[in-house]
Amino acid sequence: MKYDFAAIEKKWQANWEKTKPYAAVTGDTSRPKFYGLIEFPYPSGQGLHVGHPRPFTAMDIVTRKKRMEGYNVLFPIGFDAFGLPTENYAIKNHIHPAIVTKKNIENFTAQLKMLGYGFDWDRAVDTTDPNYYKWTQWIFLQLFKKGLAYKTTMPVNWCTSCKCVLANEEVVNGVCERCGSEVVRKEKSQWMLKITQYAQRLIDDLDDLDYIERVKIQQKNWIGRSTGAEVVFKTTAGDDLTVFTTRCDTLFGATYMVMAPEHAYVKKWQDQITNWDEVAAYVDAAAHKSDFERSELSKEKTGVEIKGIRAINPVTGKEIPIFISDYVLVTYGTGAIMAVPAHDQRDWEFAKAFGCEIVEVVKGGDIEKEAFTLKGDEGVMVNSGFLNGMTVKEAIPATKKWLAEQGLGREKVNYKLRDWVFSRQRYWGEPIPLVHCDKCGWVPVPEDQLPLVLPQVESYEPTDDGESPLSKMTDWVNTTCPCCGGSAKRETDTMPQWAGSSWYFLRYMDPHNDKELVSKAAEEYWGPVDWYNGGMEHTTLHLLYSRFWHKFLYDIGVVHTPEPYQKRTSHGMILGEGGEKMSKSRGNVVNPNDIVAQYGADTMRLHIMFIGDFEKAVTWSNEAVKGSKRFLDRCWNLMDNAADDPAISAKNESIIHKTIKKVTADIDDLKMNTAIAALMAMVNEFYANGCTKGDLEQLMLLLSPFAPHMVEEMWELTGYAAKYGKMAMQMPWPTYDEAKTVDAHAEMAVQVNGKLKGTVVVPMDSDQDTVVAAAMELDKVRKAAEGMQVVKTILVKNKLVNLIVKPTK
RNA sequence: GCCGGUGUGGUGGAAUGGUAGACACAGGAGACUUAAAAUCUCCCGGUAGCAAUACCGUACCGGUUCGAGUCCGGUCACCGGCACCA
Repeated sequence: MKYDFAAIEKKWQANWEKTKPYAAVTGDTSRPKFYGLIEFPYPSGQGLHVGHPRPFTAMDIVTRKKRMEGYNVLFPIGFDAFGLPTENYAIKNHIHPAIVTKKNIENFTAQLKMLGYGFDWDRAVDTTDPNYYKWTQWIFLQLFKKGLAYKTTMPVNWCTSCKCVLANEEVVNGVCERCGSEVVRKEKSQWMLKITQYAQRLIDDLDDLDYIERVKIQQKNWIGRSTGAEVVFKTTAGDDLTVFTTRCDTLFGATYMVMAPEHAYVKKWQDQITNWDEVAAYVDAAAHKSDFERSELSKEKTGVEIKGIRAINPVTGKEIPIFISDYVLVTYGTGAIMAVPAHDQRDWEFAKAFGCEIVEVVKGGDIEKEAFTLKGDEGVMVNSGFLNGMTVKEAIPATKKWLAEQGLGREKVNYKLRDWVFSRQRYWGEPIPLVHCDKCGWVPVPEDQLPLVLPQVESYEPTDDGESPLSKMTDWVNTTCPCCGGSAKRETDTMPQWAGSSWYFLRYMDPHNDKELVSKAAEEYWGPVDWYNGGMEHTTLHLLYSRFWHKFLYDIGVVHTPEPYQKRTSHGMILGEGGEKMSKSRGNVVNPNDIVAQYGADTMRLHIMFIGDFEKAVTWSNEAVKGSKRFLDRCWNLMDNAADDPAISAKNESIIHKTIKKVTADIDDLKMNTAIAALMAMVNEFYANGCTKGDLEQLMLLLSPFAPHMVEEMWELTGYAAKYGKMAMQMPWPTYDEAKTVDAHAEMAVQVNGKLKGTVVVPMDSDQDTVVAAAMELDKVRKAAEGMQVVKTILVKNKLVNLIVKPTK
């Protein structure tokens, strides 16, 4: 009988649709729970990309195995459907984004079902569903009420094409991450979320999590904690100028100061600055540059000295000049620095350009050539008064102590992380549920009025002044203040796409609850997510944002753990033929539909797992898919040849137990490629040795998570479905007997002086004498040892013997 | 520049410090077939050799070790992330 994958897959998908074997049971305490999560897709118009099935299939395999191991598994799916591509498509084609979204979700759903994933479809969520975003809005209101959401005017990244404010994270190399257009700076009033208040906890709590190391490192780098000191400099203007430095030991070398052009003192000191015109011109020029232009490293340092005002170095007592320059960022530290040109390369370059004094305070470099930036403890302090002779390592605390005693500074920790720009001037997002009243200020929409539904508009285009399309809907905008009843206006900005995805994993636990975001019982049962797999591209954005929201929900008692995800793994990208990123323009995009049509979903699943190391990027090859199909055919064809014996055959017992062990361990490590290789090797043995139905039973169980459709059909055809009254996927996961994974004999390598001379087969656990005796039987060994004496023998049990020989004297 | 990662046959890739190249793809030979496809069996890193065999071989240079793809030091190349963060 031929393996008719199309008919088989159709049959079993219909069966699962009806019998719901993947339904998670909230509150079942008879079994341990397991919550496996994949990043829910953005339902784009292009449909599923070949990149999607990689993480989905891997987690599907993990959760299928967990079910067979007796876990109550939650493996949900949903759609992260707000966002720009849909909105842009809607604008272009004059279709409402909700209709586009509905169509795309239907398409994605069909494709995901086609691949046979064991999702609990009854729990599917859609971030654009008012019943869902009601709770996104609710969380925002709680943040607002706790003072973690605030509105501020700030220079923002402005995409000239999308006409939209972008988060720092959405700007890549100075252009918009989505559309590639130029990003410039623009002053705008924005809603912000105080993620910085959680910076330290976001670092500290990583310690107890089972995240792959590179994710932890990348998150820590992104948060960018650095320890240093704030130092107060007196100025002739009367105001103290405070700076942040990690190198307070170099204070004696601070020969000038620099403020960011946006520093508040620039304006404040206007009357005392004698070259105001020059200063104002520089400030104005800086304001118009995009962040990208400002941060181009290759460019020369620019700046202007603020004449008429000087600062006083607190340790030397010397008056030093103050400059403004755009190499100092207003958003980090205090927006001003003390410049130590001898020991900071940027300061050195600036000092060379502006003729500032360069004073060496740490011995060891050649400050004529470049700054000596050593941070270790070898450097010795010079020209530094009471610090002279100390190492850098000693000088830092000594300086801090001195500053504290003098009241001129204190230890300080700074983070690179900035607050999260939370508003978007777009239509297709969650409305921000706030109302502005002239009397009461910003007032939350009462919670019983949530969801604040996104109104229908005529046009989705942002207005020319960059306001949201909602701002044109005066009927909607004009409302009454929930507080005083007076006239008021609604906030017209919407939330960024990151909002809905920051908490979706909680909604899966209790998706139809219309009273709460998630019930206490459901959250306590399912939380936290046991294993979350996703792309490295979400490490610093989505992952950090959702950890922040979860910590906040923990603080207000909505969830019972401080962290949302216990374990995080990450998959590599799938590259097109030729090793290039898949893209429409390159024409190397692979559509999973085509592969499924030609080879079937089980082959697609198997192949995408077999293709290479899950964590690394791999190149897709249409040619190689055949190998995976061939393997499934070989498994299928075993049904014709298997001896009608329900027992595991003696010939195959050892390989079966070894394979169970290997596949069990490999799935837990996401080493699907070697798990499949082991299954292939076992099937090759079955062909060589012949096999029984008992052997085949074990193969079917092991293969079930990888190729669920084919296995259920085989399970039925071989009579096991009738025998056990269960599908293969509902059977217990096979177990192995350690003793049976061990062979009676070992093939050992024989080396002479470390060179391989051959192999010998000896009984398992043979002692040295036995192995050496067997080794000496080999011609090549005898030849190599001729006229030699064995001075040392190294024996690695069951693996290798190495004879160290020397010429006999 | 900083942080992470990677470098192995024609190709994708395997190898707790212990037989490098498992498992596949492509290629070659054979069986079956009128034929092709499919299937089954065997071969398949390089050089020399009829062969047995010998030597070389995991980016490059060096080290540790009885033994290194694996550990250590240095170099080069590529990929990802961050980037004037004081």
